Amino acid sequence: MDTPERNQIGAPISKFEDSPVFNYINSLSPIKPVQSIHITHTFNPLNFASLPSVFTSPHVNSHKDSRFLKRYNCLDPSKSEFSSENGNKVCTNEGIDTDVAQLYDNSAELQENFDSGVSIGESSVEPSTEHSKFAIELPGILKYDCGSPECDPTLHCGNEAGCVLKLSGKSVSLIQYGQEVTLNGSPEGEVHLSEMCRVDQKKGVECDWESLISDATDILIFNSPNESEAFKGLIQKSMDPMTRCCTSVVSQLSRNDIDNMQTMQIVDPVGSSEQHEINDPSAEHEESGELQEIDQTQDYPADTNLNSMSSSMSEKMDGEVGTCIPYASKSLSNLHRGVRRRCLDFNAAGARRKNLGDGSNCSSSILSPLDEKIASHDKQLVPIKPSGDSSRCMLPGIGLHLNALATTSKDHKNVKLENLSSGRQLYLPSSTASFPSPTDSQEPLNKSLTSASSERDADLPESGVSHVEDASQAALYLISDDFSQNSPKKKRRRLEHAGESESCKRCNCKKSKCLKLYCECFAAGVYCIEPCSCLECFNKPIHEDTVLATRKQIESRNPLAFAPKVIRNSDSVAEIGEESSKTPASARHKRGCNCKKSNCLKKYCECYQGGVGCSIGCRCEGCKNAFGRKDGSTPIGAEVEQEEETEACENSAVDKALQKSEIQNNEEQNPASALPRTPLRLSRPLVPLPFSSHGKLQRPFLTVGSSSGLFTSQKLGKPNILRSLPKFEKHFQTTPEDEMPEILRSNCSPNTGIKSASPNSKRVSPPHSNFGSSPSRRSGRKLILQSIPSFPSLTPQH
DNA sequence: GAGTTTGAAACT
DNA sequence: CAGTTTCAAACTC
Repeated sequence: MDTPERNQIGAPISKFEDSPVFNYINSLSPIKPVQSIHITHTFNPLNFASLPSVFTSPHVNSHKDSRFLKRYNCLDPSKSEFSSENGNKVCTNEGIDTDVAQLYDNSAELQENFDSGVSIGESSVEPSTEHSKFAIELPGILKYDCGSPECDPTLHCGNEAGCVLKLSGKSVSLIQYGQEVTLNGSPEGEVHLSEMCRVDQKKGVECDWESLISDATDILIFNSPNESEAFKGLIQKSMDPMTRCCTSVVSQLSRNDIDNMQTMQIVDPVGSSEQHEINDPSAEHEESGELQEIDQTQDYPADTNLNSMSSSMSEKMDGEVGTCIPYASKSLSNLHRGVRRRCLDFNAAGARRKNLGDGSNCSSSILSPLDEKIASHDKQLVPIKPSGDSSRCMLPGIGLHLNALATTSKDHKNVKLENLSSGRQLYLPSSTASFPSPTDSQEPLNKSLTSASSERDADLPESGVSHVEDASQAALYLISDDFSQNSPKKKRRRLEHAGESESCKRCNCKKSKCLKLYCECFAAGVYCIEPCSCLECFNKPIHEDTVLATRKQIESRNPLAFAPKVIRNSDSVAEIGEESSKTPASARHKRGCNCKKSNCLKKYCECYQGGVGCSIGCRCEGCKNAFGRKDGSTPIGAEVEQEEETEACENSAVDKALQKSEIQNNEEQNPASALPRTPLRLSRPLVPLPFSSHGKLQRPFLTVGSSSGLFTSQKLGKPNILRSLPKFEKHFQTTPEDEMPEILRSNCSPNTGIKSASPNSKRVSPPHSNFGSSPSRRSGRKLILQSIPSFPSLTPQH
């Protein structure tokens, strides 16, 4: 993992130590700073190097490896120890290597020390990959100074690439996996980035720790404006100087709408990009005034799929926790700062809020042994559908599961909104998103900010926001449901939806051992947890090796196997103008359905289940998909009709599904994997699982094969493809965290070329002109997505 | 909760 | 690539 290169990258620490801030911190923290050691940085040169490799080689493996390394580094015990021991760690960090998470931790520690009133658990401190994943790009394109120590600590915003933060000559960039970012509302993140850059410039000063930290903190902390606000409140409460600094910074950011930024991408000169996942501290429970928990990011092994990414996306909900655990949990476990959540349970969340403490929900997520310890402490609800979610954890679902993540991401987002409105703050996986998404994060888990291109940035922000909103809304629905609805059925439905979202999948496998795609958990890239009724389950952290091996095997067969199933079209620019009218649904199923008897009106239909209309790619018979028929006859109206028809609950479910689908789509978009669509999203969901998604959501997609394939295609043909296939591009961009990363990485290899389709020959649903999304709802998103396509630049994603 | 239906995933 | 089998979710009762 560690390569000499890494060290090279690392900037000298001495400056940091000398800085007044550093000294101050030292004085504050009981823990004495340990000298900077070569820290396995979140950003390893190696990783960067890997990226190029990715481009070069079509193999996902390479990509995976690189990714794995990155995460591994993040998780690297040495690091973790370091951080734990020394709050100042951040200061000492080698330039690029510095983890935002560490910074965050430091700040958190400080807060804890000074402000007893505010309890900030490590969990809270832990970076949530989904929400705030930052990738550092050191592309030559970028202005980025290679971090000479002397370099001014200013952020440089590359047009295409993103912004690079320089600290003491070191550039610390937080960049989400492109996928993840996209899933989670990357758009916002991008915007924030730009703003952040501005802020830094204003400061224009030598990079100070404070500024750096504050910036990092902000970035980490805030996925959404809401979050930022919550965070502010927390900070304000604390008397700690550090906090103050952060607060000031935050205020600035907020003014600039920077709060939304979730991720920053840094492009490394080499062209390789790495991603850091950071758990955002949740500002939840403003009421209590406590920072409850920070969702942990999901790290997927290189192998992890977008879905897993999205699923991995962690989100915060009122301090409650439904957790989704990505397969990468082991590596993450090392970090253990945050608790991973296998899934988000909205119900659980609601229960917790209610203080009911239902265990039924995903609350008991499977955690890696290490994580489990923490898990008890905080459980997050990770709505992963989605993958979509996702939000992702993505919600951006992101993913995660990428598929699931993608959907979840939306939900998560929604939750946030509700919380905010209610005064509570929920952290949803930007999933992606989920995304999880999840982002999921989600969803979500989760949109990929990967694209460094300015276009993307511009677009993404919007899209990201929209996602966030959607997710938040969904979450709100969920929550409200919890409160308002008591009937078991409704709960069940809610749970189901949430589960669909990715993060909280529950399976009932009897023969597959949860090692086949039959298993929703496995397919979503999450471990099975208590709520699962599976028998002889091997989809557990204990069997991680087996799980990973199986995943690889499946991916080898079908690179897109773990990619989000639903990809959103609406985004594509072209779509808006052209296709929107044509295609009923905003998103489309990756492969299309093959329904014979259900008329695509039941959840047997994956398209319907994903809340998307059928497309040309579908082989269904007698399609009556309410979200859009294969022939395109029932576009927008269909959705509305369904919603109206369905019961309130169902309606909410449908909306959720739609949102999820949207999220997923976003996540997926990034994933490029599905070219057609292609999570998480990772991602779906990093980026949420996991963009992600993303990925469920779908996070950041780790699936090497799939993602790579899709991805590659994009890369190769990015410009062309984008134009020709706007939808796909969008998907890629927005892909859940999980998906995006993997895809990007894997795909990055130019060689891969455009793989269009799924290896399996399954249709990866290429974007059909028909796909046009329903205009009414998604227009905004579409716009955002459109921008995404442009950004397919090599950098972030690949 | 048990049984049926359905279509994706897996297999040949 | 097509056909068949396996599987588990979705659905029904």
